[in-house]
Amino acid sequence: MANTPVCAATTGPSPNMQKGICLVGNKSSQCSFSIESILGLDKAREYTLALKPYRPWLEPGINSVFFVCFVGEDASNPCLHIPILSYENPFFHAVNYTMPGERIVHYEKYCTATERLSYKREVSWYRGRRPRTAFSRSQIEMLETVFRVNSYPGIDIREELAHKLDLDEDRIQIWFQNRRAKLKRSHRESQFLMAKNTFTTNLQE
Amino acid sequence: MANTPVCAATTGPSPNMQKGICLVGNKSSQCSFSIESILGLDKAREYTLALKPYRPWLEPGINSVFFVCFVGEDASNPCLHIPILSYENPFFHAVNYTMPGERIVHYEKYCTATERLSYKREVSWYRGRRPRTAFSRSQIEMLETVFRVNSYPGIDIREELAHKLDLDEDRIQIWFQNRRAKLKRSHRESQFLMAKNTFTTNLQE
DNA sequence: TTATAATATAATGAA
DNA sequence: TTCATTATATTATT
Repeated sequence: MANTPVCAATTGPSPNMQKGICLVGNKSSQCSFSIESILGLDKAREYTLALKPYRPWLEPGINSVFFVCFVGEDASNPCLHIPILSYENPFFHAVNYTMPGERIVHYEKYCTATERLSYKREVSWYRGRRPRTAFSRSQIEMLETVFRVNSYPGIDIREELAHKLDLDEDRIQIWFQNRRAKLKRSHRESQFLMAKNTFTTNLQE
Repeated sequence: MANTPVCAATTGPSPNMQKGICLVGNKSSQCSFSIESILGLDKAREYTLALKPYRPWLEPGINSVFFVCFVGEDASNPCLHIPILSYENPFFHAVNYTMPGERIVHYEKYCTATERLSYKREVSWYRGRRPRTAFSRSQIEMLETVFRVNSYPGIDIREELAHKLDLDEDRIQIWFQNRRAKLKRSHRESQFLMAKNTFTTNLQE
């Protein structure tokens, strides 16, 4: 028991991927109609806009993970229970990186490979970017197969894919967006090459 | 005249934006969108669906563009008429995308601003999609400042803004539409967060 | 380094 | 107009 990180993730509702900001404070209903006055009065009014990025997976209490860690070279050291508010635990794999103000902590032996995360990932996790999804080969294969036939799948197909591939529908959506962009890019590049060839051929004549 | 790129886009039928797949052939009007069918897992059925992926930007002949270009720093270089079968002129993107083995080609100095714009628009997208406008920081600042006071500016304010910011009034209109959508989204999301926090707080009590 | 997942947002079309 | 969806530019991860 003492040698194993205890990870207890709560099963909060799976947060939807959403973007945007949080509006805090209250806004005046006063309205001015000339731009000059708008700009001039700007400082006079105090709008308290606190912009906070919406990162549901950073919110505490949803996927809180508690685990036990060991400090020092051996497992006889006192262990600490560290609560991590995340769906991913950034402290894993801390072995390779010295974190500011931290003693070297060894977890690695207590993590599975999938649990191990890089320090960079921790940073991005902290910043609130969704960790990059690594699609499996079979997932990619299926996505590509569908894409070949239909590069604009509707919600029904996306949901079906999501279910079959055990992914969020959002990941499917984003994947198709990026895939379309990639196709267009390659098309653009081949067009460019064609045009360039025409161009240089004409020059040589 | 010789200093100006001649842009003559054919006026092919603007294809409608469509979703899904194009059915080619007359075999059957039956259309299955299930993944099994896409993957060919339903071979028991024997109607042959000739599925042609919907790739509007790959269709030739729709937005054929012929243009004259200049090579080098000055306009005394020989110019060439290059037919481009594309919704976009790949040379235009050489600024943003460095193509392998490309030569530096200068067009922009030979166009007036408006010529450049219309050219870009012509060439931009298979159905004439407007190239994405990149607002400057100062433009955004002013738009945001106005938005804070009035998120539904009338035509008069929009025109005034357009004039001051050297933008089309249309861009202003769209910007405010998108900005309102963003605000709504963020509001929805903060509501969601509040509800969620209430939920988890209640759980812990 | 490249490929690509993720993000942010301008543009579009339907209702 | 809103709304959902798209293309597109950019950032960041692997």
